[in-house]
Amino acid sequence: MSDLAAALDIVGARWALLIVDRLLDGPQRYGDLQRDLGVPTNMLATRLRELEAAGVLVRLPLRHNTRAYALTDRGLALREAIVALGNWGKNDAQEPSLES
Amino acid sequence: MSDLAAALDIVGARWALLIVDRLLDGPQRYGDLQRDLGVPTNMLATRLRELEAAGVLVRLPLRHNTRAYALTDRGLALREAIVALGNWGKNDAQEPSLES
DNA sequence: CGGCCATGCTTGCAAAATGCAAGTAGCCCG
DNA sequence: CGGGCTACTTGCATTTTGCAAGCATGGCCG
Repeated sequence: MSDLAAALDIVGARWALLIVDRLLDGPQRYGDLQRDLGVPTNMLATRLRELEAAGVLVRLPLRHNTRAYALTDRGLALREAIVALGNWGKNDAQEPSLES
Repeated sequence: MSDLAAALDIVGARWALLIVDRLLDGPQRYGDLQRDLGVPTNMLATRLRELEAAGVLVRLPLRHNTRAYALTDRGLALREAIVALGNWGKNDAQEPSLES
């Protein structure tokens, strides 16, 4: 299995990179992630569990029934890849011209 | 929609980045991609169609009933992001220790 | 010129992932 | 003790993915 395939095994699932991207701005709470990203709540819960298990992020307990999700060093190391992908997406991606 | 989301809309689907990665080594034929990546043939056909429509790659007719798939400039521009993700995946990704 | 093979797909259907909506659980505040 | 806030879980429909088998086209070999 290539390194790329190994990476995609962890952060290749839908929403995973978007969640990490959001956390690059600092720890966020569940509801914030949900509202900012528009991700379905069950998917968010599943991804957070997977990313925590993969050592990408950790849960920080806050007051009573709230907690924050924060990137680990390994999660922060994704910044370079996320920035590169974001820059790529910034350029208009258009289909070829329709001329004959 | 963020730039990252736009990028993932194009290359976020399963196998897409692996296909592009393989094509970074130069144009490849359908059967080569299929055997090298182990991707199901219907998925490969679907992804190649999508990536062609997105302007990431083009079809080059070869002898009789064979053709090659080659990256466009836009496809080649993914190299940086793919390398970054690959480097990230290279480091052992382990779950947290089981100690209490 | 006719059968046969290689190559590049398409198709039918099962399994898994994703999404929507509603419900559950713990805690604090009044 | 009731209501609201937060973080989820659950049930089920929809979409995506995967497997296996089949189809199409062009060249080659007899």
